[in-house]
Amino acid sequence: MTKPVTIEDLARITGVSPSTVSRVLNGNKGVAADKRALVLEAAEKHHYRPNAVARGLVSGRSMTIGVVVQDIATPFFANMLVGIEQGLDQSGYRSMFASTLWRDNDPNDDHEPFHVLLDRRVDGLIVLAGQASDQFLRDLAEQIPIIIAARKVEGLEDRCISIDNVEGASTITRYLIGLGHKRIAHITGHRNHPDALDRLRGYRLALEEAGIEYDEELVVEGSFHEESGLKGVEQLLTRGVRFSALFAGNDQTAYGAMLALASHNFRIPNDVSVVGFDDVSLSAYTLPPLTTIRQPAVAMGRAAAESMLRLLSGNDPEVPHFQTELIIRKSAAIYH
Amino acid sequence: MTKPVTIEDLARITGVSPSTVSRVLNGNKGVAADKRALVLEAAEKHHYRPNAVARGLVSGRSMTIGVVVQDIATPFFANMLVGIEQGLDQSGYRSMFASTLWRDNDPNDDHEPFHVLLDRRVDGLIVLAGQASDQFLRDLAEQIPIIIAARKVEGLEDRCISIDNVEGASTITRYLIGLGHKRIAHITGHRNHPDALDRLRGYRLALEEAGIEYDEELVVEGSFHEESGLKGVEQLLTRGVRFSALFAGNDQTAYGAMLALASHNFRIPNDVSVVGFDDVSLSAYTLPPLTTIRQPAVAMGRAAAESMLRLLSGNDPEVPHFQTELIIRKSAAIYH
DNA sequence: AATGGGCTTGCAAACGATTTCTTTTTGCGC
DNA sequence: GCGCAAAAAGAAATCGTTTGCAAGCCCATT
Repeated sequence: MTKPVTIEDLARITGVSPSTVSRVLNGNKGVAADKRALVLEAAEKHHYRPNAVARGLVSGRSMTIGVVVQDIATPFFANMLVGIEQGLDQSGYRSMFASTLWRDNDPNDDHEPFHVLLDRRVDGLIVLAGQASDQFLRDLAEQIPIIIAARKVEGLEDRCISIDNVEGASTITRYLIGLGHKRIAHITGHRNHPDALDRLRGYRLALEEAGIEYDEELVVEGSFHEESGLKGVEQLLTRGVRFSALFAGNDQTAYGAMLALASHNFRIPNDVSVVGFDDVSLSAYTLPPLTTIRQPAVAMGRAAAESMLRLLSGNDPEVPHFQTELIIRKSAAIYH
Repeated sequence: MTKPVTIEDLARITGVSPSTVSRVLNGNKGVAADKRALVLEAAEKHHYRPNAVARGLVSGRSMTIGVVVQDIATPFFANMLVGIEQGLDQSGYRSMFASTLWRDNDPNDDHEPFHVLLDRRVDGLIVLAGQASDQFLRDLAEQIPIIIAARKVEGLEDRCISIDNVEGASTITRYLIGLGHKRIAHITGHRNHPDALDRLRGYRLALEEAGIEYDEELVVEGSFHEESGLKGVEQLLTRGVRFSALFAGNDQTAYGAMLALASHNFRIPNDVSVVGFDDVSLSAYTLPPLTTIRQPAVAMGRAAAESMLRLLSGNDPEVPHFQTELIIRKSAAIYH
């Protein structure tokens, strides 16, 4: 493990002072051309790379922005991360992720990932959804530039990038109704998940508009994971309720639901229509391809990064507004 | 943006020297009980958090280990990342990811993510697959503790965590043969991707064992992505070759392939059997659920992290060996 | 009473950069 | 050839910690 070469080493080698080396390396003017060349050559030759830690200590900027995410393995979040990396590219900033680890036993303090990042003196924080309280996030915003994605926090509206979940849900429910469906089941996300709540609200809104009575027998609680779609359908089936269409809380839930439906010999979409929410990239490849609401994850991630950069350069974050879009594929059909 | 409280602040507040504060905070012995209590109380009261940057500079350890990954959004890699986070949990170490950004135009130097991490003085490096050259990785290993996952590097065998791709591929091909299939198509990964090469080798090996002649008309090049499975099948179909089974280079390729097959009215597995490789979590939820080879991504990620911790504490990394496992679901059936 | 050995504690030197302040050198006009 | 401003280069302070070293104190031993 060879020690990295320092600015001091370069100074010794070239016979100038560390200050001069630093000036050359930072492109500062006021250095004679010959010494500049000398230093540059030595740096090149010895593969000098500035120590970001030392640099960070004196400048107070780590050139890294922290990202708090609940679950990297969820396609939707993974795509947002990709977007963030894209948005940061070429900016000199880099992202560092910290996730809320689901060590189930341990009554884990869910501020831990924030502290990990804060301790490392990240220059800004991007928070993806998550279950930290609004108040906590507001307090955080006093200490450090913050952008929140896929979530809305009261009092921090100008820092939040999110879509309108009730609008998306009502749109897709309306689409189902337009196809002639009247008995539409819904598998939600967790009871107290804000997105889940909004989507349920959108579902009810569309029903109401169409004069269809809300039947709570048709809705079951899920968790936004595949297996909750599977269980949801089983539950619906054992309840014995009839339904011709199913609005799954998100795409993953829809996958599980489709599997359960198929294993009970329902054909999709002939016997029952299934729709999701998110438009994860895989949804174009399911059998049948899933009709869903697109939430532009990559673009949102990129926007979050760009807003952060603006914030860091002292400007207004100018968070853009994202629209959801109905993506019609093959999993929903006319009711007959 | 209030300035964080420093050790110096605590020293001033409590009336002791910074050294003493430091000693208390680090649990060093040789500090009088009363001062210890005093300092602790003040630290608590003012929410003191040590500056990891400063600490890193003097100690030479950043307590973060860098992870280089090509694409976070690939389910397989995402799961490995989850495993890494799990393995690092409670160790005090934290991971920082850097991915090779696919800015397509730019002739991007693919050592960039390594430098980003190295500059920030990570204490170790975990490399997930990737296209950096073996030689580059060997050189790197001289400078910094390194663990390589999902890849084999000559000369660094004791640092590599990977599965035997040829064994997995031959196992699943043998399974197909055992079901009576003789004309088995294969959609590979990129031409020069080592895993793709090994899987192709395993496929040919099983064929040879069974006395089935290798027919290059039956294999097309893919890219390990969904859409390459789709295109692969189209290609096979326009070639007009007959096949009763298809071994997709990985699960994602299989998804695309199944979609293409279905849209040409082939029933899976009745008309053609499809199998994949990886056993990504979604594969249990496709229609039909995918028969595949399991590569234990999360466990491998965790193992990588654990080996890294061992390495950092001066021990032998003891990289474990992982076995692939044939997961039989519903996408392959007996040939008739 | 003087010596010595534990304990505590503080001072000061790192760590590797950046940056302010000084000093030295250079160039130019007269 | 002198003086003076401007340019170039070096010295030193700084960022927030950790840590080796020395100093101080108290008490016991002889």
